[in-house]
Amino acid sequence: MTDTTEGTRLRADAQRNLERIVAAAHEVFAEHGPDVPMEEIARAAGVGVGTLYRRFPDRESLIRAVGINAFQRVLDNTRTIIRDNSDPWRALTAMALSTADLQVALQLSMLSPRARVIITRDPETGKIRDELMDILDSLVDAAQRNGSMRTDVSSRDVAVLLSLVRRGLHGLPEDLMRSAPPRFLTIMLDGLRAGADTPLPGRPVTQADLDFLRRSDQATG
Amino acid sequence: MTDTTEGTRLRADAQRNLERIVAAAHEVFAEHGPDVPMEEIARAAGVGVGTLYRRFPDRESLIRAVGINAFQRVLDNTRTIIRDNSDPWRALTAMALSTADLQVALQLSMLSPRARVIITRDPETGKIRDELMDILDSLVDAAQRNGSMRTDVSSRDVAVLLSLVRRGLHGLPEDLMRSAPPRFLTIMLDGLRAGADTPLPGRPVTQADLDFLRRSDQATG
DNA sequence: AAACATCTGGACGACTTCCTTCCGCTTAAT
DNA sequence: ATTAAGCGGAAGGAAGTCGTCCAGATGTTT
Repeated sequence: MTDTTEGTRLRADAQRNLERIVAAAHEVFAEHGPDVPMEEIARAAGVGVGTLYRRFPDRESLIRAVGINAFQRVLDNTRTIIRDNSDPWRALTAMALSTADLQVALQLSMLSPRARVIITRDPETGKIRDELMDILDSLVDAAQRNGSMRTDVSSRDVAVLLSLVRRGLHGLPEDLMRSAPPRFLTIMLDGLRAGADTPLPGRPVTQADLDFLRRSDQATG
Repeated sequence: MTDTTEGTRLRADAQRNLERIVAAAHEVFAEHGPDVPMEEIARAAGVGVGTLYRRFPDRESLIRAVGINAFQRVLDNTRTIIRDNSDPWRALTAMALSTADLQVALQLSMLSPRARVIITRDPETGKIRDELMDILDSLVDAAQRNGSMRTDVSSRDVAVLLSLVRRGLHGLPEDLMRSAPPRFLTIMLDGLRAGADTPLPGRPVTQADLDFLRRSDQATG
């Protein structure tokens, strides 16, 4: 999926482990965010920490690898969804309710300030993210123009709202933690539909807000 | 406000500091949750850690003190709101959009598994929480019966949703962090109103879900 | 105003958690 | 069979947090 852009070819078992690591990190990041101990990721991947560090010298490179992967998959998936749904609102809904990849992408690009800095700075990931944002823009715009979506929200509002609701609660019964996100997402989407729109306070979220990096974080570069 | 149920009377300065500490913890908990370093709380209160520990021998007792305070104030405030708004939906809205105390109450009782265990176990806080839940129940029930609220959600769904949306994002521009919660809350409330209700997947959240404590947490008692 | 008890701040040692390296052993590749 | 790459996980180290302790400050009482 992601062939690390290195010149040398990996030994078969090493390649296998590399993929396992990325897959494991993907899952663990989705649930607990990008700040989980490296050892936990290694355990989930069924390898030792040493192996993990051999492939990814630091957490940042792992986050980049997982991030680019997740974003690319979300992008592909979104394009498919759009191809299959001519109605922008339906497409938006389907996208919002789609699964793990989106969860990871949101975790990394919105929920964790730390990862956000890394993702935002990485040109390759940034490019994919921008494409995705453009698509989201046009979906929201189309939905608003055909009257299926309230017009007082920005596409960034939607992204933030998605992140908030998707994040979920921890320490609750297993079955709930699985069934809750689509349930609450659906309620939230109803709130975004055109209809009985209560005037919104505050201002829409902008791209500049999402690109905003606190000074303290910028120091780490 | 909260006179600590101790027999001995505190020295004037000590009493002042005690109140400062609770107030500071209240604020810090609201923004960063109940797991912030004790020293940060002390700093916010303008006292040394020693003073903090003198009043609250451990974090748990501080959480209880802040929790009971916040819950009581939310309860009082809610009763006032109900007195002033005969329409249940308006009351619900006003309550959801109310300020800092609710934020803390949600942080402690829903967002932090750790604090949830403490709050849930404490009989005194538990009692207030239950009263509050009863009120929420009747509000939701009334709103659903008079047709202003969708009928496929439980009052616990509402509580969870509130928590999720209120939590907000970190590391974004100051003004946004302040204006975002009411904005998103409003969208969410629109999603809860009766009208174009999309069928909800999953199951409603129950009180049992909220009382659920993971085994690992129960060990700490 | 003196004597006393209470309170205060914050330095400090204990502890925990997580990071990262390192190296003897294993395993794929040729 | 040989060799180089890869592996696991123990162990050293850095960072952060906890909670105690005590010399000095401050309020209280007589």
